[in-house]
Amino acid sequence: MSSLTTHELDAPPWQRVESTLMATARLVREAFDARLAALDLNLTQASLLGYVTEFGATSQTRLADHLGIGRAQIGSVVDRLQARGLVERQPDPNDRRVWLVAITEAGRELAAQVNDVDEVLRAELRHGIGREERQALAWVMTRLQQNLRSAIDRS
Amino acid sequence: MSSLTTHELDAPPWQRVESTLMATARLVREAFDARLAALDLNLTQASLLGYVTEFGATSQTRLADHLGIGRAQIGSVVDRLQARGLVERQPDPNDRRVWLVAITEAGRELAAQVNDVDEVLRAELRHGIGREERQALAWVMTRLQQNLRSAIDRS
DNA sequence: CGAACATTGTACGTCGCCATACAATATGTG
DNA sequence: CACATATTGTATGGCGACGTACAATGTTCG
Repeated sequence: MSSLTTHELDAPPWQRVESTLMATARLVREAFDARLAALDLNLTQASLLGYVTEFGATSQTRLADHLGIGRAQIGSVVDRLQARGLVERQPDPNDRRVWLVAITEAGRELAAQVNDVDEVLRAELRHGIGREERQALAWVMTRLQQNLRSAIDRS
Repeated sequence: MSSLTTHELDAPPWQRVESTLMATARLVREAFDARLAALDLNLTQASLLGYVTEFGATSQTRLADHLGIGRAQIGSVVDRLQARGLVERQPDPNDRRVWLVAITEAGRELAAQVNDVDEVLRAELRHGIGREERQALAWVMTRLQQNLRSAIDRS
């Protein structure tokens, strides 16, 4: 598949770094999803699993913020993971509105497999890209994010 | 909006450059969409408009490849732009299966406005990021795309 | 305390995209 | 030419995410 997007003389004036970035993001999701398919997880589910494994029981709103998706969507993600017995909802003793999403034993085992998959994939993705280059990439993107947020606020 | 994603001590092991990239991509779309909302266009529509303005009448399959979305989706995008009189479908004299999507006069005018919006936004996004940094970013992302494609094919 | 206000999780409708299946048409091969 | 195969655009169903509205609960402040 994918004969696309690294082309001849295209790149209209406004299809430049930004659209390269968009295309790359699409591929990131695609690559992770492809590898995680063996575990019957998508990137969002795997992220959630990883998060609660590492940081412990977490409210859905916090999860939403950290994973960068809406509170509504987190609910259904948790629903599915819960249905598979990978996480469980515990009442928060301090706030009866919130569910604390916690990892289960089965979830912990799967999360370990996710970690393996992730490490392998990350290693592949680093191929031919030096450490400083990766750091530079991260730095520029962070800066770009700041600019994007300003631009959005200014709209 | 957006109190999110530039955090304290999070970043689980597998939420690193990749997820920064994903978050940035989301913001790119959000920023462009916010600016283009004044023209009642989203990023995809604007991209299509810009493409046919610059490269002339184009088959839908080519458009799909260049914009990085599926052929099915391109159809509905064209439908809407056509309904607004911004593009038109011309039969291809050489192949009766294909529609050549061409810009209209109204479309050309709107595309010019898109260009203005785009230039302004791009200038804002460049703020604090040097030319070499942008080029480095583009290079690393291109390399990353190659690795991603290999990883996907290998899955 | 009680009344306003804020926050949490959920329900619901919408949007953009994908994957699949399909009819119409082209292209290649015997 | 006839037949298999490929390609184009479309219809359809599904998925993941969003935004809005809401009931339940918490918090603040008179």
